[in-house]
Amino acid sequence: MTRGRAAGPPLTISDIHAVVGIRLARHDYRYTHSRRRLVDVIAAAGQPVTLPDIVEAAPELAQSSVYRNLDVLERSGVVDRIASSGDHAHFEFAEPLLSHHHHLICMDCGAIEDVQLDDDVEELVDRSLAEVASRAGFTPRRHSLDLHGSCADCD
Amino acid sequence: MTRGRAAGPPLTISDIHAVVGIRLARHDYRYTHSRRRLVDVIAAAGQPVTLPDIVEAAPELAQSSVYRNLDVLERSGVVDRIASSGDHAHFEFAEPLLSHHHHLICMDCGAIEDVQLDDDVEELVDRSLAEVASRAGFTPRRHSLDLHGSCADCD
DNA sequence: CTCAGTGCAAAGGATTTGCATGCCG
DNA sequence: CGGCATGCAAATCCTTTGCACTGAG
Repeated sequence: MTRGRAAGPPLTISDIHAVVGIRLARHDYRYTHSRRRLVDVIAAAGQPVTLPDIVEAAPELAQSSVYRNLDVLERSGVVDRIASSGDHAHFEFAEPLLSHHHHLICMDCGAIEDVQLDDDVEELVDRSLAEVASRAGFTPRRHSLDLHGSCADCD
Repeated sequence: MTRGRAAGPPLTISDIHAVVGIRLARHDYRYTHSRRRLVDVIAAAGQPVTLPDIVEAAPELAQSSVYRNLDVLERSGVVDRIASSGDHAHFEFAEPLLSHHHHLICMDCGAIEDVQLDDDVEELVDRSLAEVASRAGFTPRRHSLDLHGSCADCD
């Protein structure tokens, strides 16, 4: 399993638009104004965002179109949906737009923060998971490793 | 962070009821007939269950009461809710009623299977997570490590 | 021109809640 | 007895969808 984008200088917003454009085209989707705007908002946030976050940052975007375009972006491999129990789902760029990372999920306020682990930990986890997966006849696609607890604000 | 219940003989249904009773009492909840029945169903399943699974196995339980009681059991630390993107949430016993484990989540059919990892992997992961958590002022409660992919049936 | 994309409003579906009744302690 | 627990139905809330219109290629 790959480690996503190698650590290095963060992608510029132009880089991001370029990659997104390619991925959308590959799936026969157009890179429209609304979709660019949506990508801008996600990039500006720098952390996983919810739908309310997005429409607050860009009120000119219709809620239904945002949901539809998040779906398009997800199908195109541009964003990942992070399922949170209960309220709104969170969305963030998928690898390799974002390097491989994990989440600190606050059980009180629902905030989600990105964190990275050492490569040797990731490798060990991947090997371990690959082993149990093959034992179960399961084809691994990606793993998620989240820490649930209380964030600095809620503690 | 603890590893949950040490590996060993599985708890009997009586053990489970005893533990659940204690935990409910500790939170000033009663261990009623409906709640026992609900615990029986979860125990019998042996894998994470959804609300439809539960009411199918025990049609005499009212859907709303099952939701309410799952909430009570969750607050009491008896069950964990596993958020799956999209459809129904899955529920299973929390530690230490179930030993520490992780999930193989099928992205096609939504099925969730429990798996265990080697202790040395768990320890390394815990240490790593504890480190990034403290760096972020985050108080860890528990971690989840899930593998997303295609199960044997859907592949 | 043509078809994907958009906006609005309404539908869908999982989960929650109000309220009257039942049952545990 | 007194209050928590239950059942039914209606309400909520996030998300999806139908449909007519707009805009990109």
